[in-house]
Amino acid sequence: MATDSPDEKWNTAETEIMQATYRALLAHGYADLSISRIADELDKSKAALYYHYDSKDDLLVAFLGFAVDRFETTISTETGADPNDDLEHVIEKLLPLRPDEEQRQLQEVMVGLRSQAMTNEAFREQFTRLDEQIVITTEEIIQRGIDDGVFRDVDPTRIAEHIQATINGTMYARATTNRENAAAATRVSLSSYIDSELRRNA
Amino acid sequence: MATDSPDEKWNTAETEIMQATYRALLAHGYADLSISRIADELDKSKAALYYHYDSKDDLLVAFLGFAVDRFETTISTETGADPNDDLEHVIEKLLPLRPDEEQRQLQEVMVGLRSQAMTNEAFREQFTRLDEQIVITTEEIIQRGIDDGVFRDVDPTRIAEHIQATINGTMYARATTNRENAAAATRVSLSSYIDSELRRNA
DNA sequence: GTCTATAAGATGATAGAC
DNA sequence: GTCTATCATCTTATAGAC
Repeated sequence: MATDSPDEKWNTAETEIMQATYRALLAHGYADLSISRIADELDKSKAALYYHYDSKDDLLVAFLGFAVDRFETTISTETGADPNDDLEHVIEKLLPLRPDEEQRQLQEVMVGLRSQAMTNEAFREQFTRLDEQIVITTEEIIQRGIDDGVFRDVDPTRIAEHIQATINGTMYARATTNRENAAAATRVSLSSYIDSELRRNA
Repeated sequence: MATDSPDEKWNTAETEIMQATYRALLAHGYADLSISRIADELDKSKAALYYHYDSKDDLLVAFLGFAVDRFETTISTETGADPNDDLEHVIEKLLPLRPDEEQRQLQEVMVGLRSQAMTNEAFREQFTRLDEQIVITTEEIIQRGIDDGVFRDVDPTRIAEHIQATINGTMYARATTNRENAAAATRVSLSSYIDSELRRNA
């Protein structure tokens, strides 16, 4: 995957392909994603896609990188002063209380891609890395809270993993069931879990 | 879908088709599941499948019912005397600490099917129902524990939803990442969550 | 109930012109 | 870089024999 400028991960043509893939994915879902459909969204021929990527799999792996980048950008947060706020911020980014259309779509695409991680090792590694990064971010915030005396002296890893599993489960339920109310309730419940586990005045 | 006997949901022929579908799913994954592959596993022709089911979708919806049945049977538990044990039992059934091959396979198939719930409404309704049933089961155990004075006077729905989200998230992570250790840790952490939230001597 | 044969179309991928 | 045309293969599904 050649780049036009060393600073940019994606050149113009490839970015357009990634965006067309994103649209095709939203319109048809992962199961019905084909080179033809991506080409249609791109308004170019299929052969044009094969000029940029060797195979469908090649394109898809590139797209996964693109999507994970987007997702990570979405959750990256300036480390504020208050660990309480930072934790709430990360959770809100990953699992918005009331997701707007764009957030809903991105999450839907991520869940669709993720289902491929079951059988595709390249996908699996990306999601392993993504989950690990989220846990580490959460861990660091908790550790800082402990150091600052804001949080109780708990095991940051244990709490971070628990938070992450709950977030993933809720995101998953949102994408695959009609239990939106339950999802919102779990989101609130997660805050109260943090309250009772971490805050000193619990 | 006609039945041989009114008590049985599946007759012999259909059960064999469901089992062949299950094997095909394990061997190739949902993305590569075709009528041909199911027929191969069944050791019959494709036309034989179309005698029993009108379309691929028809067969798949039937299979989902079959798989959900299996899964529900797996988690159904005789209501024992101790709510603590019952809760632990349900969690262990849904999220075994160290899953054997059969449990791992069933969970993998469920996650594969579930990814279809994103775009298929019939699938979505089944998983909505399944999740709801699990929450209700958990709720009832918690309520009984409260009534018996074994658990603190918490909101059973809130705790049940939280447990379910955490279980789903961990199951999901197990199927789509290489973070098996994290999954095992979360499973343990879930028990300690229950401890601190529910048990009176917490 | 199950078979073979086949239809009708979509899919991933390539060749060769421009 | 992008196009049209094409290929081999696979897909779901059906017709008709047994």
